[in-house]
Amino acid sequence: MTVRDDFRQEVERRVREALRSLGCDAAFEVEAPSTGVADLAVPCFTLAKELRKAPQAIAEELRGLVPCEGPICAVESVNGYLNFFIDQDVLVRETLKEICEQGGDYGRLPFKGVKVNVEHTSINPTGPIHVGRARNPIIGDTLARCLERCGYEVETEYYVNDVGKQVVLLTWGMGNVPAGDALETEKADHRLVHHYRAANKMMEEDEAVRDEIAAMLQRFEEGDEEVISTVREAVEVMLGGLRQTLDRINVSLDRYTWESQFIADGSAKEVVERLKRSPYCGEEGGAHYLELKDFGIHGKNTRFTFTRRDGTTLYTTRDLAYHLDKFRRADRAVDVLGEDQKLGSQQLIAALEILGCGTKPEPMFYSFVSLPEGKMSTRRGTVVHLDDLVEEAVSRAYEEVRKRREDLSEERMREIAEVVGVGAVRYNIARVQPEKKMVFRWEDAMNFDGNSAPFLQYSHARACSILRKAGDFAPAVDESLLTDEYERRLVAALSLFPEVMRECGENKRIHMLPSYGHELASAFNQFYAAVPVLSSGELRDARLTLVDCCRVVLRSTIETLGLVALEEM
RNA sequence: GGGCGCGUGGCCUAGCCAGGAUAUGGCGGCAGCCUCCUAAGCUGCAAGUCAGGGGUUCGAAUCCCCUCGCGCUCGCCA
Repeated sequence: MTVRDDFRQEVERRVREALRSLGCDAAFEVEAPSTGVADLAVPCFTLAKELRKAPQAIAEELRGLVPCEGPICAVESVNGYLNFFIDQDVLVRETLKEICEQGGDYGRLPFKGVKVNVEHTSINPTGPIHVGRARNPIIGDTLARCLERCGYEVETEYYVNDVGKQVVLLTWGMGNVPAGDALETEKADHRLVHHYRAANKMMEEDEAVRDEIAAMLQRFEEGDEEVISTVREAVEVMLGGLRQTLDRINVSLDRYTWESQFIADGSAKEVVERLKRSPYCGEEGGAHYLELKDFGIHGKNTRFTFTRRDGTTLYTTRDLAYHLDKFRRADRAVDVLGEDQKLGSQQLIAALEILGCGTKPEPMFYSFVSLPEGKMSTRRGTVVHLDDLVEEAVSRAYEEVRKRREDLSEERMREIAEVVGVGAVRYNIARVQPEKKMVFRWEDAMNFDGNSAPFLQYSHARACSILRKAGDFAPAVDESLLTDEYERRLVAALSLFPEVMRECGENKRIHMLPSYGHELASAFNQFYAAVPVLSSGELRDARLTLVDCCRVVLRSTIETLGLVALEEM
């Protein structure tokens, strides 16, 4: 329970009591005014009917009935609103005390004992990750970090597609097409995509190749172990390249689950058998489908086909087996998916219901990234690879560091540039709501000013710098020594952290975190510019304590975003 | 055509789920600030039909309906 929670409860209790004394039991809202005219407010308009009085009069009357006690230091009546102000001394004292005691655990919720599986990335292993798909690992990884801070036991997972025509084609290409202009030194994913593209082209142009691939696919479907393991090996190599990219942006998955597993262990077939017994099942020419028009699926085709004519399973059938498997391992399953998966996900959920699965996956969709000139297209070669974006961001960050820090060693400058460049890229993706479409622009993607990762990292480095110069000091929480308006505003920002964290994790709204980080860093930078710390005499220890608390919360914010909190930059 | 999502100053974006007071920030623009803890910073100014229309309500960026624009989707592909 934070000071702010306590304050809100107190406001609710006092208003309820005041209303009761007027013989009114009506419900009321407690809201945080957007304009900052108060810390909390109760609009009295809804009470007007019940009390048969003007809202203004009600607010006036309630004001006289609510005592200023505990965390409530003032109550005002303005335009039909009952405005409440939190006692600044209490806020400063309790917030800083909590941060000093809990350190990096400030804002962390107690362990819930609930397992959440977060499936993210799951990119088809046929080529390097491009910036459109990059939303997936960044959203997924950030969400996982938020959930973890909210007390969940989190496992992240990549569902590897090693089944089907695309990966067969890749495998065929690796065995039958020369690498062409691919360099041995290239990352595996960039090297292998040459084979994939060449194989694609050959298949389109050459009927013999088409037949060869069809035969290979046929053998795969029949469970030919040699083909299956060759494909798996090819995908492993590709995946190695993808993992390097993910590592670089500080994303690591706890688990990789292979799609072929659900064919091999018979669980996909079992799903087929169970679905065939469902009353929603139909058949056409040997292919089986579910009729899902009773499950909220609209459109001209409400059929969801789960076997081919020859009885083999389809992607979504395997995905069903996969989700049943996930629910054996976790209490909740979050799927981070591109918006093109919306219908598929809906069908999946309906089919799981038909299978009697009591828990539903929680899909989280993100919209696609386009280029100013239109859609990204592998075919037209207009994709921007995440590797290139990161490389470019890091090299720009390096120029920035070199410009201002001639004193640092080359190695240190490289380290800082890496962390700043990667951070900028992650931040600029994490800061926008997943469902909003993004247009990729280099200058936005690598933004280092204002609402950006470097802004947060810089504030953190500044705090560290002050603390470094201060040396040893006696930490002291003394609200009577922190009365400057910049100090108070900074503490107010710090006190918001727990509820922001809750919002990010519990409601899966991770884009609130960058926005909060900017608010906190901004409050710190304003404080930094206006309030001296090291030369502040008897206020020094109190201010150093505040700076240290700020350092702690900035760091938690930065790290929950999957970025690195630098001590200098 | 049906379904789903999005539309907020020149550009990007918060607020929408749980309607409430003068709509949040950033970029860019203009004008200032380093004899003081890192100027990747700070201060100020200009800039808005919250896509358009209707409805519900004491009150709508927020809820409902219609229209327009954009994206995704409607495979025995994955």
